[in-house]
Amino acid sequence: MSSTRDRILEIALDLFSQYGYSAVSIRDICGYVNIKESSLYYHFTNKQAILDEIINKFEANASLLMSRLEKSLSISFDYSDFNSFENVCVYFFEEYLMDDYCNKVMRLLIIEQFNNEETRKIYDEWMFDKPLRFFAKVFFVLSDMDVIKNNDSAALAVRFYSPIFMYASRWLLSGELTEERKRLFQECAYKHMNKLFIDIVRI
Amino acid sequence: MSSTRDRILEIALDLFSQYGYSAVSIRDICGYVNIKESSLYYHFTNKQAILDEIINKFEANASLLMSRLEKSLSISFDYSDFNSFENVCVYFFEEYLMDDYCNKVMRLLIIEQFNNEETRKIYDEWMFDKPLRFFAKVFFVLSDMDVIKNNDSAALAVRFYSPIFMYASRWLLSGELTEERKRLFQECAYKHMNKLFIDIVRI
Amino acid sequence: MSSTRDRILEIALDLFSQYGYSAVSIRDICGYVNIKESSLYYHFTNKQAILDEIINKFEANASLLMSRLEKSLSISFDYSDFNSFENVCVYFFEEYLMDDYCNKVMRLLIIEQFNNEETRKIYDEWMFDKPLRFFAKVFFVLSDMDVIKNNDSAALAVRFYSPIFMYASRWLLSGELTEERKRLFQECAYKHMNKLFIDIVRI
Amino acid sequence: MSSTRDRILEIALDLFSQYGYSAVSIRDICGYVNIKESSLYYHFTNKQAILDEIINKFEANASLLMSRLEKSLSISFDYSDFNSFENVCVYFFEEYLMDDYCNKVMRLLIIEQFNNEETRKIYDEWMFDKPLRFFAKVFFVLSDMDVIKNNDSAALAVRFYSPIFMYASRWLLSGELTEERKRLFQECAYKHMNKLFIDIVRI
DNA sequence: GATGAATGAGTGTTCATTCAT
DNA sequence: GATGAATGAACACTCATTCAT
Repeated sequence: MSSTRDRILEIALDLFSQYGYSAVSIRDICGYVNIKESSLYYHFTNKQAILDEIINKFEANASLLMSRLEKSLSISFDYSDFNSFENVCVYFFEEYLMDDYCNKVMRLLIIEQFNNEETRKIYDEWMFDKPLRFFAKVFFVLSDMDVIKNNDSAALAVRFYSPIFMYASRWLLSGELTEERKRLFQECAYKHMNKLFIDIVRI
Repeated sequence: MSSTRDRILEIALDLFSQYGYSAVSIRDICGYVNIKESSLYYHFTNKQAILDEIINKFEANASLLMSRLEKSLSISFDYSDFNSFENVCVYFFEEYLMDDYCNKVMRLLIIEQFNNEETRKIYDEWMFDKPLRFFAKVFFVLSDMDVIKNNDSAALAVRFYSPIFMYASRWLLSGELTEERKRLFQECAYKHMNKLFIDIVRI
Repeated sequence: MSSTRDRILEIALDLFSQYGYSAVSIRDICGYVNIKESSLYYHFTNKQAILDEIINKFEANASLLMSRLEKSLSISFDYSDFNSFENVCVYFFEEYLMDDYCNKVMRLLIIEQFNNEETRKIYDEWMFDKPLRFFAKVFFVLSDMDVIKNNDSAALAVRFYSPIFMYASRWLLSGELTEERKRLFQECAYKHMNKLFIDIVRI
Repeated sequence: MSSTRDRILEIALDLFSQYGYSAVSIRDICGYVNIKESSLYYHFTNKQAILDEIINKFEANASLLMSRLEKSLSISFDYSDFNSFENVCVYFFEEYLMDDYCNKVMRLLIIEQFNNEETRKIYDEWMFDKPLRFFAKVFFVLSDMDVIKNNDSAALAVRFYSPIFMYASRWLLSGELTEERKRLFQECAYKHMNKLFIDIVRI
């Protein structure tokens, strides 16, 4: 069932995320997919269409993920302790920042943001806007439930997310994504999460 | 002076930082410099040589800047108050992160880190390693002078630098570098600087 | 049949043998084949690949021809007179030295031997080594069959082949290959062949 | 006194004889001479002029050498034995075929004969015509002095010169001109000379 | 004598794309 | 679904040459 079309998308993402859109040729993609270049045009109208679909799929996936996370805030977030906060963070780290597919698209967006205003907006949305908004909501809920001291939730979101973003930039979104680098990120991210929670938790 | 050579470097940096190395052609550069393509090869042996020189110059510049900053820590940092810390931060913001030349090279490095391991190292060094080390030293000095509470200076550096890095990534190193975006960055960066200093200063 | 590919090979050989590999451009070849330059790269990975294939084909052809000649020595060479010797020489002259295809490749090899050690070896093999070895065998067989006086067959090969080689160098492998020059070569070559046979034949 | 001009000629000949005229660039020549490309045009009007001068100088040199050889036939050739013949041959081998300068020009002519009709004529003249005429004259003189059996001197010239030409083509004018290859040539050439003289000498 | 700077024309090659089969 | 064959435009780069200094 892994159709040619899907293999094209998969390999194109692999290559785009490694070298950037313009540095990857149709030849390169087809070489890995093991089809002739002309065959690719049966599946996609042009090179741009591949990139578009990759980004669209990412947005759909990421939206689903985010809405699932948001839903968890209103449903399963009913017991007021560290576990809920931790669960949310772990989910966000593992399923979003460290997820192979998301990781590749983010690398791609980092490169392509410069060429294309629309791509820049998507990059900004999913790298900064959505995560910051989401964690602001998390802290708002926590504060509302008196788990943490009443505080400026937007500022807390920055304080929580910016080191995460820096660690991700440095170890997840740069160079090869090795298991070692993943562990390095996890270590720092979890330590930061714990420390911050202790700092802000009520009593 | 040999201004053609400099103009090539200048325009190449402009274009590389906007579209990435591989998306910019020799034709593009020469078009803006207003010379024929063959003339470019009088000044540079090949396209890569232009990129190399840009990066080398950046490293020289940035090294100078960093060493000047470090020197200021040992010389002018003799009075123990907020002013010294503020001066250092302002210098770092204005002359490094917000400096036009540095800004362009950083954008370039963001893109090129993916193609080239050596570039990735330079990117890591000047984006993460050097700034974090420098601010760790700053906090160490401040703590040594009893300006701030004794603390883990490396952790403080992360706490200080990561929001700065995030703001820079979002507003200085993405999209067009407008005056408005600069102001946005400054506002957030200075507010963060002040708030953090209050949090950690001795009484 | 895939005739474009063959036409490229044919015209490339024509031009290479006239002007030398490096003096002939892809543009030149495509001009004569009447295709666009980019189309050539569908059939060959690069310019060198055209040359390689030409030389490989020549070696295959020439090997076949030589093995056919050698076979004739053991099979049809059973009656001990001048005819057999003459037949072999005529075959060698007409099908090898004077053959259009071989002639062109030899010209090409003459030029390219200087640039490339491997080519030099092929040149040496097919211009000197193989012919001299072959005629040494011919004279050895003739001597074995008592057709000619017992003699040093290697020395006889040199005595027979060197004027042939000189005539070929002068008239077949230099300037345009006109019918007149072919006749000139044939006249000299056949006269030489006859004279030498008379000199060495038994009584 | 080795002026720049001379060094250009020397290096150009070196390179032309190795790679052929069209495969050698002005850049290449100037690189070895250690001058800038523009400087070359002070000494020569264009690339062709270098080649022309090389060939002109060769013709002058070779003419002088040949006329000296011819003079020796009428002056010092007064005693009727092998020595005279040997001396002439040695001189021809050592000062002409094996001479470094002549050797390089001959290689050059071998390549360039294909591009240019005039060059082809020079090649034919100095490689075939002049040597064959000269040795025909030698044998005519020897026969006139009753040193050798009365014979067709033109045919003798071919019989003498063609193996020499073949050995020269194979070992002096192909590949690198090493001392070993020179010795190989000498060995074969002298052996051939001796054997032929014995064959044709009176009693 | 030599060079810095430039150039038009040309080099081999790659690009994304088309289209008949 | 896939491909063989083609192409115009662009690619980085080299060429021999010019000319003011």
